[in-house]
Amino acid sequence: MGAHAESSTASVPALRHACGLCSLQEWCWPAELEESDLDRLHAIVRRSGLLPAGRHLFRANDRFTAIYAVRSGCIKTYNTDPGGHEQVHGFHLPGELLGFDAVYPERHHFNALILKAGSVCIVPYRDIAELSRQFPGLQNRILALMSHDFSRQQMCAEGSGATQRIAIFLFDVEERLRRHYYSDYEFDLPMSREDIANYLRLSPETMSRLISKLQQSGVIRVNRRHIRLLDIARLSLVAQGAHLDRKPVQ
Amino acid sequence: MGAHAESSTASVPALRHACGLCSLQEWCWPAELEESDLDRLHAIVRRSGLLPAGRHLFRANDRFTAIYAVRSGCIKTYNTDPGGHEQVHGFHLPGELLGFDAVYPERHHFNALILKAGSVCIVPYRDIAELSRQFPGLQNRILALMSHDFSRQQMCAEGSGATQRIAIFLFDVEERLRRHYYSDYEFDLPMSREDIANYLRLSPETMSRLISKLQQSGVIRVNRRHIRLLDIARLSLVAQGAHLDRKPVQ
DNA sequence: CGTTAGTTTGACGGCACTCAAAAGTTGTGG
DNA sequence: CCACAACTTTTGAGTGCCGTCAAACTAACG
Repeated sequence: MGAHAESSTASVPALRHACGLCSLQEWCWPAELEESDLDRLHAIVRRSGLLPAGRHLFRANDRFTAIYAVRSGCIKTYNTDPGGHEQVHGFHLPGELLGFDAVYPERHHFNALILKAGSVCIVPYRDIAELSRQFPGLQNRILALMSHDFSRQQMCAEGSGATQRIAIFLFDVEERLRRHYYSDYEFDLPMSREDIANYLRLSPETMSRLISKLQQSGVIRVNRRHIRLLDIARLSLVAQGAHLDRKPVQ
Repeated sequence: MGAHAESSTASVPALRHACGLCSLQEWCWPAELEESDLDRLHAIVRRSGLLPAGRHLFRANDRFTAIYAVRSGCIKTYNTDPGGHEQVHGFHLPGELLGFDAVYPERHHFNALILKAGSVCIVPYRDIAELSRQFPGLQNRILALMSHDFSRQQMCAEGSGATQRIAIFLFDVEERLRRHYYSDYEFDLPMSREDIANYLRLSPETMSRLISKLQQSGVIRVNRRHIRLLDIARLSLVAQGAHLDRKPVQ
């Protein structure tokens, strides 16, 4: 589990770029992976170039061929029901994976749209499946990652009230961004209000109203997409279902 | 359902009973599995005796050791938040698996309570993980099952209105029961109204009211837990978000 | 500077929750 | 078999949250 990437020989710089030096490495493929496993990983992982905002990484019903790891930027997954209404399924931030849901039936269930330009790692499924048979650590890791995704993605469902869901969402995004950008409870949302509202199953109007209310209560500070969590304790209470009182200081 | 031998210590023909003759076999471990894979599977799968209603199969935070396959009865998974409020996560019917969510971090996230007496197959995780390394078909199957579970479990979130969610739920349960009990759109719900309401994030009162309304509209017929779907077309519309008009025939 | 998309604010209405109580069902013991 | 208790389900009345409709306001971009 050491930081074997940082101090060893630089004689094969090209390979090291793939995963060894990757700032996300410890998150994507941490812990149990041996040095030898990582070398094999290098051979199958490919890096995309810069993907501009507005482009689709894949679309619903596309054939499933690879897992993607977000390196930078932000990707939203969504699909459109027969009635044409769009439903946002989730947001994928740097260090997070997407595509596992499509292992069965080998077709993607969602559209994946680049919200904020960035790049991804592409991990061909056949290769990683084959490789995982040879390296037990890797197999465990894949199962664990799937299981982890599985558990986390249903977060948006939690919370009975709109304000509570928003508070949970803010904490969630802060925590996920904190891993790669030092934040100190201050960060920029990579997605629009509309997308957040859709994800949380709220109308954009309600979303806007409640964000304003949170600010008026002195719990957060908002400027466009820039968020600052001011009163963690109180926001935490809200996230647990508490009601929001008036501003404590005037 | 299959009348299988209870003993797991019997000789070869008895072993075949474990999965080979199981009526659930094609659902649990279908398709790609070779005959030889199945033989190995026999060796590690264990069958529970009859589990009475009210008993827990496992509890939240229990160490994760095995996947369970429901053979008969019904199991609900739920957890209780700090405030003591119970949240139902899902219902597991014959032929369905549970436990995959706990692969990481090797602890169960939910309580699993037997709602209706029945039995399960117990598949030790270590063994199946080890075995899957030797049999690619089995590994694919496990990943596919996890992925499938992953996709289906978020059904309850779908649907914006209460009536819509109920309609979706009814279709879902009907479809899942149909696999093992010939139903013709008629079946018994294995869980209480309260559990359904909780699962769908409704109050029991709202649940009751809307079930009554569906019956008054002639879309379904209800007697306690016995449900009959009368007007599939109209219920299907409701499940897609349509509004419910008055009873068409008087 | 004009256009456009995104966000905010206001007014209003309906759906679903809460509180409350009746009706029905199940289980237990006399 | 009946009585009684405990629980589940149903029904009713009132309220509040959140969605819809509509309009003003604010960046962002050419």
